Parts: sequence; structure tokens; C-alpha cells
Amino acid sequence: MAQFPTGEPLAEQSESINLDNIRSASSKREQILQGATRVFLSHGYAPTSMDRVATEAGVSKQTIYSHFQDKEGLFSALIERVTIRQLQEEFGTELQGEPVQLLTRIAHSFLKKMDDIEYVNLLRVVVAESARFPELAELYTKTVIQPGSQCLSAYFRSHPELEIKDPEATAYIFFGSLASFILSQQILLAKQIMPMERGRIVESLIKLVCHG
Amino acid sequence: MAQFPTGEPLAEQSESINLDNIRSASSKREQILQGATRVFLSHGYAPTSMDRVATEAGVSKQTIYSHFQDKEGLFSALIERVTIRQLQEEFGTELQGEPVQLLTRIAHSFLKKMDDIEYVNLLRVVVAESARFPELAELYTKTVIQPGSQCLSAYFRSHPELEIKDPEATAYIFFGSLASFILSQQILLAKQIMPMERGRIVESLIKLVCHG
DNA sequence: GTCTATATATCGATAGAC
DNA sequence: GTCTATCGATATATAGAC
Repeated sequence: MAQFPTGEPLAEQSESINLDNIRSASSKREQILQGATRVFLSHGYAPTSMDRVATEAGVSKQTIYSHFQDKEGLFSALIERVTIRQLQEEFGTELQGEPVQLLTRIAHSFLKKMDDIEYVNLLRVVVAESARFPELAELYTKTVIQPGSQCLSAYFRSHPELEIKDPEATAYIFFGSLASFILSQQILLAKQIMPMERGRIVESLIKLVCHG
Repeated sequence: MAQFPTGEPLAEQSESINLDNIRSASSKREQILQGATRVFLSHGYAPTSMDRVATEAGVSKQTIYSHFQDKEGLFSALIERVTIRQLQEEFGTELQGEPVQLLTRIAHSFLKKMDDIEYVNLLRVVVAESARFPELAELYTKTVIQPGSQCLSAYFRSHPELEIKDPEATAYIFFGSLASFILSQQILLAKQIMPMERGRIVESLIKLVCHG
């Protein structure tokens, strides 16, 4: 996708473009973001060159600079796009049902993200660049961690039979233990050193919370 | 704190940890490693230049290249040194005592690492470079996560009154929820967005595990 | 061993043709 | 808007004096 055949000039696009111009411009932006997402999430911020992004996205470097101010602007736009998309996926289901069944379903749904390479890479890169881009770390906390934690603690509060004294702290523990399981198994490669079946984590966690 | 037990349960993994690099440390080499640790853990791998390391360590660049093969070799040696030092700190105390008191003490001791900038930065950098340096992620898992997990699960097994069906999974949950608390609060900046008193986490966690 | 000076490559960002 | 070509800065790593 990187090169056009040199024998065929692009004159065919020359004049009949009004709205198409806008549409093709925004699709170019999308094209850049998709390529940039692949390479930035795979290799991190600093090791990724704008030349590499241009190649990966199939556009020239100047085209990137006509859509984004600089490397930081492109990276921020990309993280924001991926993060918000994950937020939308996160809360498609409502929190209703019996505690054991519901919490088991939530936990397994959360751990399914282990298999999503883009999710794991996003987690890695957000942590990696949290010092250089603190506003992106805050974005991730506000759009992913905080909403999830608030939903679960509200559910705990509405089920007093669970006898949870501190719903917020318990929600923190619930999602935290699952998140660190993903982090250690997939990112810190514990799955090769001390593999752990995800069903055992879920079962023990539910047992703790629900006094099973 | 007690000595690091060199011939204890970790013996079977010690072959993957090259202690020779530490024993044969000359003072110049140690000087380089100290300066390199500061700058690498603060800024990450790629953004750190060898010029900056030379300045920070107070030596010339060529002196670095006479002690280490290249940038990767220096970085690997540094992570290995810091990781092993943390391993020694981690298991200075023995796991004995009543569950509630002991687990509370362990949890608070673990969360004290939140205040150690070098520990937090190491966690960030190991995660950040886990794709480029998978052997360092494995080193961290083998020397920090695995021993801690094994010790705690052994303690759980020796206290059947806790009625823990899956000691390994529960140990995973115990340390995982604490680690993710540090990660979210300090690295993902949740302490500014959704602050949480560490005592609440510890209390809720002990309550869950000990059926308080 | 340790320093200064430098070779060589690659980076982010821009200029100018079309 | 999109391309090719290039600038100035900075990177890793090395050569040679002492």
C-alpha cells in the first residue's frame, strides 16, 4: 500500500471534488490513526519514528503533519481514540442479577481482554509513558478505571447481604486483582514462568467477596 | 532485616540470575551503574542518551563502553542489580504469626513501596520495556513476583483455619490487588482523581481473606 | 583506563513542486 | 492536500591522544 504505480498519474481526481475532498481528508486522518495505533502501541512512543508511522499508514510524512501538529499531538489523539473506544465496550452490559453469577460474568468478561493484543499494548504504553504524558494516564484513569470502580461499588452498596463494609475499597480490590493478573501473566510474562488458570483466579475472588 | 537465604527455595532458579556481575563490581562500574539507574529509571530506555548517562555518572562516555558492551548491556545490568536488591529487601522478614496481624503487616510493608520513587520507577520501566527486553520482565517475575507468591501461598496452606481452597490463586489476588493499587494510584495518577486511603485497602483485603 | 573529538546514522519537522 | 527532498539536531558507537 506504500507506493503508487508510477506509470499512472493521479490526474483523475483533479476537479470533480467538493464534498469528496472533505470526506477523503477525514478518511486520511482515520487512515493515519489506524497505522499510528499499530506502531505506537507495539513499540512505544520514543522508539516510533514519524517515518515509520508514514510507511505503516501508507501516506507521506507531510500528510501526517497536515493533520496533526506534531508527534505528541498524534500520539495523544491516538490514545484518546483507543481509550474512549474501550470505554464504550466496557459498559455495554448493565449490573443486574444475583451476586455470584453477575460477578463471575464480570470477572470473566474483564479477563477476556487478556486475549486482546491492542488492550494489552495500550495498558503497557499508558504505563510506559505515564511520566512523559501524565494527561494520558489521567485520561485512562478517568475513562476506564474510575467508571468501572464506581459501578461496581454502587452494586456492592445495593446488595447489603454481601456484608461489604467498604464498597469502594472492595471494588478496587476486585478489579485490581484482575488487572494485575493480566499485567503479570501477559506483560511480565508470568504465564511462561508461573502459569495460572484464569478460572482459578475468578473462582477464588468470587469466593472471597461472596463468602462462598 | 535478615540475610538473603542464598541456598533456600530459590536455588533452582538462581542459574538465571547472574550474580557474577555484582560480585566483580569495580568502583567505576558501580559509579556508572548508580548514575545510569537514576536516569534510566526516571526517563525510560529510549529517551535516555549515553551522553546523559556519562554526565550523570560523572565519567566519560568511552569509560562506559569499556565496562559495558553497549546501551542494552548497561540497561540489563542495571535492572538486574536493582531487581536483585529488591528481592533481598523483600524477604528479610519471616512469615510467622497470627493471620490477621501477619497479613496486615505484610500488606502495609508492601504498600510502603509506594513511597519509594525508585521502586515505582522500576515497575514503570520494566512494564514499559517488557516488549523490547522480555528477559528483564522474566527476571522481575522470577525474582520478585514468584518468590513472594510462593511464600504467601505456603503460609495459607499451613493455616487451614483460613479455609482457603486455592492458596496459590488467593496469594495471587492478595499481592495483585496491592500491586495494582500502587500502579493505579502512583503511576496512573489515580491518587489525584480517585484518591483512596491505603489503610482502607488493607483492612478490606484482610477482612476478605480472614473472614473478619 | 580515561579522556576529547569525531564518524555515521537517524530523528522530528519543514520547504517547495504540483 | 499530498508528495519528494532536505535541514538542523541529536543519537550510538568508535578512534586516537595521554
